[in-house]
Amino acid sequence: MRSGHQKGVMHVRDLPLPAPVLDHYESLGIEELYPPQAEAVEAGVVDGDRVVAAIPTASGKTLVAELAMLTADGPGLYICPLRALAREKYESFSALPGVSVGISTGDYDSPADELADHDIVVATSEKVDSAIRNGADWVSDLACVVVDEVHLLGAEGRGPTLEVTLANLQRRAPGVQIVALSATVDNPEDIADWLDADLVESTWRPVDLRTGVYADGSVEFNDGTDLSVGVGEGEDGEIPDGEDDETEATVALVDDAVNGVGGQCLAFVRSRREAEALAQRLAHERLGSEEADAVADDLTAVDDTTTGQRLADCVRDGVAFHHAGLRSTHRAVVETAFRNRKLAVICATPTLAAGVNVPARRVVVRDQQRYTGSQMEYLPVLEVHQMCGRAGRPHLDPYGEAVLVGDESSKAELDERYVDADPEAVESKLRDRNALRTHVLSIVATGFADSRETVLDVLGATFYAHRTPVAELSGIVDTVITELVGMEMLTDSGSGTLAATDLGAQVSKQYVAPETGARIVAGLRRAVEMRDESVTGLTVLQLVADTPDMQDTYLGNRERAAMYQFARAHDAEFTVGMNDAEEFERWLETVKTARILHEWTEGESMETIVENYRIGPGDLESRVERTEWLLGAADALATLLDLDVPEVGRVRSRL
DNA sequence: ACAATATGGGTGTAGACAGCATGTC
DNA sequence: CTACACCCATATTGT
Repeated sequence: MRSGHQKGVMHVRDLPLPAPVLDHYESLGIEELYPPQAEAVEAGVVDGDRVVAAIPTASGKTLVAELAMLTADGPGLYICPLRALAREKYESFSALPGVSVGISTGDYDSPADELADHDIVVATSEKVDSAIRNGADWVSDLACVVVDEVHLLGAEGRGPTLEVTLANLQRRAPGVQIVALSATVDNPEDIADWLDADLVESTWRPVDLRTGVYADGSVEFNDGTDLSVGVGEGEDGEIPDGEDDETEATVALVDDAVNGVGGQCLAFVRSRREAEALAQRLAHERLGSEEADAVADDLTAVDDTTTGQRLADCVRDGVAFHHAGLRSTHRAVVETAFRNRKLAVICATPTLAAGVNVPARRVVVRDQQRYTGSQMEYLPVLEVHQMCGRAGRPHLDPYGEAVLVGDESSKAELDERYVDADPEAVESKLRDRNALRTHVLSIVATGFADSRETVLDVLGATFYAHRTPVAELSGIVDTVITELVGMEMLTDSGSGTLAATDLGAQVSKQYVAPETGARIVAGLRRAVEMRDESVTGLTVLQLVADTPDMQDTYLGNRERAAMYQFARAHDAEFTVGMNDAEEFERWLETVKTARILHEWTEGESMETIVENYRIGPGDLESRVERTEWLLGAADALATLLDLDVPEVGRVRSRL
């Protein structure tokens, strides 16, 4: 786009920044702006202008964000999609001299009354949405909003939240400077148009990246270079018959990267189990060190789970695995150790592709397809590109290498689909009924609208509306309004005036889905009827487990019979019994979730639960976290409707 | 006779945001 | 409509 008119090199010291900040950058060795950064400055990032920058990760996005917020005439907000990313940015912004930084995420929060006093606030998009719903006034004082990973606008579920939040933010703080940072996508101009911003588009990276497909012992990179890899030239010198080709190719590629050029390597596979299996296979290559031993000790200090133990064992040999079944502390230890070069390899599921910064010399994408219930599907191009984009460590590598593992028959397809292909376009997912139900409720509850017309008017400021006439939403909006009225969350005066009921307002503030709110209310009412002894901890846990805001827990065939027995034995305790369950299988899963949580509140150890129910420590952790949240919402709704179910508070305190 | 290996059926499969009020090192 | 790695039980083959 603008790369044609670079006017030589731009220097940091020429930017309108406070002297201490300039000194700070200088001490970090940041003197000249990278080309995409210079383009962002030319586009007006430091002049309060709106800019959308579609540039690769690690091409200096953080500095662009800092420049925007530091030069803005008032407080800045930095929005990102993950709590771990929020922490990372909070720490790097905090290093800026004379800048006070706050953070607001679900798990970690600066005190709310201080939030207004910070120069920069870092938050997740849901937290910002929540702040708007709860009428936080610091929102309207913002002079600058930086949105990281704005391409997530296209994500199902969370994308609609982001676009509605950005639409509402502009309503609350008219004329704010918006700087949106996107991965390279097919239609960044649509995002820029929507936000009324200038577009900066670049593929420039501080470290070059070459990408290629491995087939039959060699890789052909897209820069014309080749790499041949001796498969099976490991310690034992030969490939045992029947060994999986792709895994052995991956091992050879990893070995070559680590031993050949002294680099670190990331390997992406499709499932948790395969991530662990590959890590164990690679551990035989003995890539460990004394530093790795220390990391392993940190890991075992966290808990006594077998997962932690297996992880530590691999780590002693310099290899880690990484997936969502790991506890967040385990994940963080692995990420930090890798960044500090104490680990040679991480074998990961796609979690790592979109997470915190973990650059490697080489990235090997062993699996490009994923299980989706009954069939295999190719991963989105954007996701594979994000994995590949982790290749190339600034100041360490002359270039990064990304290798997709294929074979003779798949090579052409992989080249065409990923190496030579552009990523998908970002498309709004706001049309989704569940998303709309949540947001229509919050739009009315916040007072942004009081009729179907004004609801549509508010939605007119979304990304969806920029590409599709909002009128096309009116049918779904009508349906959703009817549903919300039926749930007693909205009232329709008849003359077209909509208002949120106390219940609707509370549901919106608690940030649960309307359906979750409705189910909780129905469950609480039932519990009050049940009165006495049959209401137990299990009752309220199953109640919150059986809402769309709790994730499913897989119920294996082997444990189904035992779970059925358990459910039958405790049937009288459930607000929805087994005979009233709409979908029995799903209901039985909620019983499993509740049973696990119940054991947890009864003081059972994580190790035992994780073994008995075949779930990862991270899965337990995240369910406990959600339960705290949902029980909090249940408590608030019980108070509002005067439904006295003491077990809610009792279980809550035991968590 | 008994162990190593082959065959077959069954199973399970990525990820992760949000409220709120105390208590604690 | 489409996979596939792993686990386990049982069948088959080898010495």
